[in-house]
Amino acid sequence: MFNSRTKIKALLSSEQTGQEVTVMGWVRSFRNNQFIALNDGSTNNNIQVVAELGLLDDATLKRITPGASLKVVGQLIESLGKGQKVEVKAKNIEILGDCDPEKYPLQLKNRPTLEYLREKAHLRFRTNTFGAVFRVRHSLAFAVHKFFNDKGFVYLHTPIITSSDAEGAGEMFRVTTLPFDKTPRKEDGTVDFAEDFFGKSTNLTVSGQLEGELGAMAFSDIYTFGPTFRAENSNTTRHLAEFWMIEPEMAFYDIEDNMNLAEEFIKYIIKHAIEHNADDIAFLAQRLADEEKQLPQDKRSEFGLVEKLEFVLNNPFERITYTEAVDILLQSPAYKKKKFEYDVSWGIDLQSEHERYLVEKHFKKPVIVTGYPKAIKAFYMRQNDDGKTVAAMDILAPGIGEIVGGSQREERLEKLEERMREMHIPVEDLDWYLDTRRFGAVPHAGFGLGFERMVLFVTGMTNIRDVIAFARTPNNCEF
RNA sequence: GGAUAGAUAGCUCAACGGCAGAGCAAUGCCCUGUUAAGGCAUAGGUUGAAAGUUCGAAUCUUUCUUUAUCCGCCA
Repeated sequence: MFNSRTKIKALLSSEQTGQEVTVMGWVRSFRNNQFIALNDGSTNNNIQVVAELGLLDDATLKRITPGASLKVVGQLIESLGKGQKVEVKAKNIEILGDCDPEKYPLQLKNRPTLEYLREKAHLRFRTNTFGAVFRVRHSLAFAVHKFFNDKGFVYLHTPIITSSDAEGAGEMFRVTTLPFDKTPRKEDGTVDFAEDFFGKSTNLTVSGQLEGELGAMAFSDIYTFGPTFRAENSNTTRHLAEFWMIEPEMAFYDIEDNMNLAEEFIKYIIKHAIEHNADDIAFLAQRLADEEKQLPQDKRSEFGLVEKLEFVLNNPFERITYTEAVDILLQSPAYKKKKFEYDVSWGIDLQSEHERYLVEKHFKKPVIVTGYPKAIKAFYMRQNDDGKTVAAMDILAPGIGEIVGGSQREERLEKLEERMREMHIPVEDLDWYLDTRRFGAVPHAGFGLGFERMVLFVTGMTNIRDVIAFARTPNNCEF
């Protein structure tokens, strides 16, 4: 009968005292041989359990150590001490699981670094910071489904294993059951994938978009929310080899509708997290402020985390074209003083330093850039009438960079095929995709949002490896 | 993949060519309404690895391993 317990979050907000309660959790600290700070992950706040002198024998007292798990039965009373409103006056304390203090790697008074905790990722959920991060992550994920569900979108599960390597979204992880030491070969010496599990070469998905478009051509509006894999050797604070991406795809949408939806969506999930995880976000804001005190004045953020999120909610995103962005950069003091490492001219792919200038220095808010040169964008993006640009949109966020990449899709069969040939995309391999342009094609659009980048933005964390439970990055696949 | 900066006690750091130290954690004892509880004491090290320079190396050089940050690729 473990479910007769009350969660600590509920106990702490209890209007009533005097009743007997059962509480279970892990010891955060044990002060004065009497006061146990107990946490069960329902909130960052601990309940104080009071074990009056004489209640427990010496052998049991020694086993109440940080990390140990307890079952406590006692009376919820108004606290006799100052630091908390209520506390549990214990009648009985049962140790469910011991925790050897000599071996337990989390001694929280030691202020372990985020890098250290990354190596102890299996235990770091028990810290205040990661407790808050992962409750906020949950809240954002829940809000994603609520947002789309409320709008009548169908949640489509696109495949994880794919046979198309034509999407061009990045390096792929191969999926195979062929033996490495004696791979079957064809007469010309190349690997014979006809012998492989699926009878052809297969990989982990880099995007569910193409399959998503098929769904949109029937349900009107779909979204995917699942894991995505990129085998790029990227070593940055904003790339993972395995990450979660949200990809809505909407029929009867143009690029303008697409932008409106993306902006509404981002604001909705942030608002949801603020409303449901105020404590956690306040804790993360304080953590960020404390961390920034170590930095020199000019490197500190202008706003606190909460102010930053409120600002994003209360102001429209800036919308500019790629051409305007290039003009702003060319006119900028940074450009004139030759502060940019990479040169600026119409046609370049905007570098991180350029995006950061636009977002963090010039506009100081999220920016949606549209109308990129077609040469630097994917084959499926709709060509504009100018013959030079496509109906692409990227949303750039302060501190994160590109958080959304999307476009209106090219629904005109001839234009699409022509572009595919120009970019050496094998048209025959994507025949199933082209069918959507043959049988009742409609204008449609969609975008991809990197979920972990969103979590970074809302939590104020700075390394993407700290907002996913078990990060997969080059040379690292622990747990 | 490229560049830069790191690796010293369980954790966070100091020592910058001359005996390797502090705070916290741990262990033992004391105190008992504490709030990262407090007090006294104890223990804890092949300074990431290997080679070299030197009378002497944590400190200087080389190679390797590994971590972080930035850039590229992108979400």
